[in-house]
Amino acid sequence: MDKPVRVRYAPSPTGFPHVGNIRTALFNWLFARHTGGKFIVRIEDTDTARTVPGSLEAIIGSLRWLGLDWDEGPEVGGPYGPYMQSQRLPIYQKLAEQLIAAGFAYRCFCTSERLDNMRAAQTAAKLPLGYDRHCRDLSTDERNKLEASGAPSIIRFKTPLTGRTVFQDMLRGEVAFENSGIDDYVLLKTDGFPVYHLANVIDDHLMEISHVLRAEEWLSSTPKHVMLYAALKFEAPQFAHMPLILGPDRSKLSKRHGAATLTEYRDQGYLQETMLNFLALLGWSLDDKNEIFNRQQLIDIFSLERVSRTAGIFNKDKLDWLNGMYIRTLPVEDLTDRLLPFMEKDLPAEIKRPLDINYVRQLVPLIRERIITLKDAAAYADFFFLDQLEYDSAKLIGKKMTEETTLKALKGAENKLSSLASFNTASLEDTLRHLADDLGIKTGELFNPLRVATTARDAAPPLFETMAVLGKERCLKRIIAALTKLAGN
RNA sequence: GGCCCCAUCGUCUAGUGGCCUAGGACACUGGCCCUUCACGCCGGCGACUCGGGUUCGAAUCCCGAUGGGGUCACCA
Repeated sequence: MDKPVRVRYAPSPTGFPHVGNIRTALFNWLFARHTGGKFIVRIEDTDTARTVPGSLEAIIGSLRWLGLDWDEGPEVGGPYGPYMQSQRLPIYQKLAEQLIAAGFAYRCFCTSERLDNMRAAQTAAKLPLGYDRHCRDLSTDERNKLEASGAPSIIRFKTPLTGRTVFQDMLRGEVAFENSGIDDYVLLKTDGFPVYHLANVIDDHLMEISHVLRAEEWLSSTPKHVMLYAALKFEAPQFAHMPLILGPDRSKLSKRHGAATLTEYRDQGYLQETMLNFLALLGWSLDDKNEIFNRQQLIDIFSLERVSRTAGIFNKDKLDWLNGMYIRTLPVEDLTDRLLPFMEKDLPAEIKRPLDINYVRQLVPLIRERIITLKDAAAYADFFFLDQLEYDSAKLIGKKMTEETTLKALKGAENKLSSLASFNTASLEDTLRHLADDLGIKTGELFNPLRVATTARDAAPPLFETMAVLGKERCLKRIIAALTKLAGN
């Protein structure tokens, strides 16, 4: 009874895809993989004026980064191609003509100037906006004359003036629109390119798409599509309109909400696993206790029935938390490999490249629970690499300490450590705890100045581990530098 | 403004008539752990938009209001 599942992601290369866009791609992909159906990518490049260079690459790159593989589409081909609408123009043109012949569409010769004036008048009179159907009832004579004159024309759909158009939405149930509220919308432009509605309906049919899963912003144009399917004698697919993703101001997420594109998140150091998991949770949930899912789990458990109907705000705090979660669970080797390119790029220029991967691997366990993105690492771990640490000498002197006692503490540490044979976490802890005892100060009063001396900061990874990674030579050099700084006061 | 969709903590959500004095997560916050920061652990704050029905019983069903969003291009 049911046709095989074939779903599509049909972006247009008019901008870099933002998270909402990719979320819809993800839901399509999950639905296909869950049901054993096909996932098709089709590029809707019918708006030549708005095409943004590089956006097609960004779309493809985003899908690949997330691991959303497609069965048919650009780069992989398929039996229903071409998958670029700009390469399918004759198909749309032929069917548009066919619609005219069958009485479902008509040629319109109105100039954009006339349309602008018409809209201005409608706005001024507070009338509903829409085409006044000037060319709908042209006499055969008038029409022939205009056609003969070679005046540019477009093709419009002849929307029924009465009646209602009803369809089922898988998430929302029955949705109905009065035809009287629907415009004689454009099917084919002057330049011979189709408008979305025409190309989309034709291709979904020719590519045998079974389910149209798209964002809610399309809900109100669905009756146009339903009428088109009927006029073309095509069977309509099933529709399901996904909830919108809103920016913090509650409006539809867009460029003006800041870093909204997927590539930006990648460049900011969010993990692919994080984004996949997070995007899945944007408008879908399993239950009240599970929310960490890997790719295979998502495929196994995804279902359209559990997609929400309510638009939701993109929760950046939660994204950060999730990314931290994934970073903490990544094996050290894996995390190191992912961190390396970010550190190579972001660490201060004076640090020698390439970085020593073994050294980085040692420090990764020390920073992994302190960073929330891969990009954080460079700023957090720079002291592991720097030759000269920059900090205010006053920072060395702790709350209850004086310059004198601090000097004594650092001097004592230098003494003990220079004669320390094995320089590891355990020996350092043992030595330094005893030193604090001997000096008659609290451990913290010794450790804090040491931390500043060796890391230049007062919030750093655990001291002994850090010093062990830095190594004896570097630590002593830094303690001496701190001593010099204090003496110079 | 017309049309359409939606409505549970600040945010994301669980909940499909009794399991709900409404559960979880993020954020916020108190504490513990502790050499700092972070992680982790324990606790707290915090919501069914309102008004009518239906029902023995409503967050759950119906109606209305209100609120929010989307859409009204030779853009998708």
